[in-house]
Amino acid sequence: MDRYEPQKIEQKWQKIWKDTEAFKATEVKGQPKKMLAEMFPYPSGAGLHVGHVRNFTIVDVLARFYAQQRLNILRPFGYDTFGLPAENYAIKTGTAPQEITKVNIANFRKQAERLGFAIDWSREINTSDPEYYKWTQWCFLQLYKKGLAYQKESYQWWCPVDQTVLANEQVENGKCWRCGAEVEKKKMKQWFFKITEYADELLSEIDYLDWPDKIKTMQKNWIGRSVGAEIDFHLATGRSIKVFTTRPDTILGATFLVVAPEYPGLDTLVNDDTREAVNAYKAAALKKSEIERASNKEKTGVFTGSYAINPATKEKIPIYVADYVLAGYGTGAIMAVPAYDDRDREFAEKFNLPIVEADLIDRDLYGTPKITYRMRDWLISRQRYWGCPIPIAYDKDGDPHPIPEDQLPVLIPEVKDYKPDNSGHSALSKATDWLKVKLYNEKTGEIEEMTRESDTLDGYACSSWYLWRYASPHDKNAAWNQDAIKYWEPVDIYVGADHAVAHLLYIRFWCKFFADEGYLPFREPVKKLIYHGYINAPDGKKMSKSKGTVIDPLDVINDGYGADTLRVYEMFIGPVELDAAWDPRSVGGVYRFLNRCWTLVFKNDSFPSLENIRDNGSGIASEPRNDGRERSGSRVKENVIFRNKTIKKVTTDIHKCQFNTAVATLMEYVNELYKQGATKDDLITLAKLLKPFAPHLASEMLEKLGADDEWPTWDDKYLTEDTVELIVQINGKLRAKLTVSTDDLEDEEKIITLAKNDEKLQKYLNDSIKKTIYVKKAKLLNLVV
RNA sequence: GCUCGGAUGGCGGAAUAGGUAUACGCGUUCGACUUAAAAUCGAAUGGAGAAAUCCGUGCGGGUUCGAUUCCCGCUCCGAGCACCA
Repeated sequence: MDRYEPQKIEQKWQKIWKDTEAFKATEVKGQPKKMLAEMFPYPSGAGLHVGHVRNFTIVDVLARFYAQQRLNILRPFGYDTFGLPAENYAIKTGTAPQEITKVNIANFRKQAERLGFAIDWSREINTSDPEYYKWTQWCFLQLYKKGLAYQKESYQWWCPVDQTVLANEQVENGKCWRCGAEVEKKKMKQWFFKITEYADELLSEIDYLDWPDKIKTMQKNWIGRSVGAEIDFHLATGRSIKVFTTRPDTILGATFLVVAPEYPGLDTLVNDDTREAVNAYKAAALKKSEIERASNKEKTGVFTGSYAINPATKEKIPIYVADYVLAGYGTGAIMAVPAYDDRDREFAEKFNLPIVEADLIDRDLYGTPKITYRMRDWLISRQRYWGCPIPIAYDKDGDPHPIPEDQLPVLIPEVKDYKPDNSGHSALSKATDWLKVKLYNEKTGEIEEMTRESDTLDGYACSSWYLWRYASPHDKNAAWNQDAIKYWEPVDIYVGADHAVAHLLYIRFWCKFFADEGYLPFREPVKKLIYHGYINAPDGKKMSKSKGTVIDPLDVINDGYGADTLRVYEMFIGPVELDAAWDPRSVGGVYRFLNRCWTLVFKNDSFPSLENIRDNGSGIASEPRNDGRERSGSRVKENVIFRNKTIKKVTTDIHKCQFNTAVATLMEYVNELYKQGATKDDLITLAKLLKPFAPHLASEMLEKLGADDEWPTWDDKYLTEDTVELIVQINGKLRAKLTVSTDDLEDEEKIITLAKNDEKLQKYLNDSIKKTIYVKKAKLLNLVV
């Protein structure tokens, strides 16, 4: 080989790693471990994109770095395979989602292998595999048993054309994102997970997480804890309306009440005069999307016809219905205090309601203290075919019964048509034989035929426990094995670029629940979270298929750059947490750098053969360099200092996840070795430090050098140089750089004398020196004249 | 509107318990090698100026011997949340 040929080197090492199962993880009692994972991907038909590569490479750099430090590493991999794209593809082509998923996974695996990731492939998991979703259903049943999975009737977005529930984000300007039909709000019975049960703990433990502040703040805001009170307002009818307020002390100024259009008791508040107007308002409000409601700040509403008594003032105040009050928060009803609340004032001004600047009173006088959360319970029903079936069946009365654990998994039935029908249920409801199940009914004491739930689980449920499955992915008897989980978990480092609140909140919720149930020995699933930025097109905008700005990582590899260049480039592209724009020319720069690394070790016609290079551990005596020239003793020492500094900088940078500067440090090191010549120690050090980033090339270099890959250490005694550059400032401005010995640095008087006697500085020093500031650590002397 | 980030050469970005601004890479220019080109190697590269020197980290103030870094007040860009009572 007379030039750097990444393809050859990479194929060679990928085969070796595969044949030797180099990354297979086994528990070793007493050996410290690190478990690292990325947020597992949805295996789309398009294959890996550059964002995946950034994500997986971060994990890989850390996994290899810790492996080189001889920690026991678990770096698994999996696929989040349920979801709408596969289902849509099935509707369009008639191909079963199972089939397309299989093809996509095979493609993803092949591409991930081509990038040289240190993955334990024996632990591959896939959420749509019955062996996996059996345990997702088991998890559901545990939550159900404790009352944390429950059914509730509530308003949902409903598309009358597609006959399905839509998420809020799937409604654009009041219309279905897929077919453009106007959506309606429909009252439907749906399944929820009671995440609010853990709201307090989810909030209070955020502070202790080693996660980016950005994510922690977002989660705090999402949970949104409010301390306030619930207050009853009695009506003439004898009933009452309960309101939630964070300002019970302002009750003397409460001049009217407002309920949400979806307020359950709204019908009972109207009279013959107001019924028509209220119903019309309610219908109109239900049609509006939340986005529309929010963007239209103009207050709307109508009087219901009823009055309530303010318990503090004993005054009769009117009750309005208005869509600025949200049904899902608090009690869905508020006491309006226009003197203290901007929104209430706006409403009062528009409807000519009294605005009373009343005194404040004791908070606890008329209400019961109450804590409310912005976070709602997690709606988990989906009217979709391609999801995990909810393990529930209904008896004749419509009451739910759990499918017994020994009957799991509830398999996804095969159907002919994946399209939702007019029933308002997923395509599962068309599998008539599958729907029927004989179950014991504890109410009647008899076995009876029941009807299965045809909704499937939100995909986020499947990904709420997968990190624990990694510990024992093939366990047939449990979702996760206790010994394995105790050894490997919690996850030490988790890497992703999405799901700041949803997924990252759900895994915390399930962790706390399963810890309470005795299934997990920890209450937080992820110790350290790395949240990285996106990679954009060269124009800085999102890569777009239609604009043709998508960069395919496999193209980069096959263009001749190879996987190592791609990996190093994506680590060098910028700070890990920031978005970055792809720059094809910088890719070439990284390739040149790796080429120079290769040249230092393999290009023997420009450098003498390695056999002539004598290893010299201390580095203080003479060291022959690889261009055969002599090197003075002082140069040798400088070289050793540079080597030790490089080791220190790269090591600490990787610890801090500053991969871009770690790569820059390696580039500096190579530049220095080009100038000064390299010893065998230098080359071995370079290869070891390079290995997490460019594992193929580094392995090839280490093989040639006959060295192992154990991570090098530095010695502080080799970090100090004999002479240093002293910065001399006059009035804070740089005026001279003096070379002084490290010993002299200790003697402030001597330093000042040296500066005073310096020729260059004379012209600034004609006046007397008023003050001297000497900063030894910064090697800086400031003279104030 | 609220919360959290960010603004540094032609470009991506280094450097903040306050202490040489612009590491590293790209681009550009020059040189070596070559019949030539590519590749490779070497040198230069914030702006103004012949030079001494001056000016330079979004804008305006402040603290300090010294501010990209800290404080006060703005402008612009990005992300998240969005009538949460």
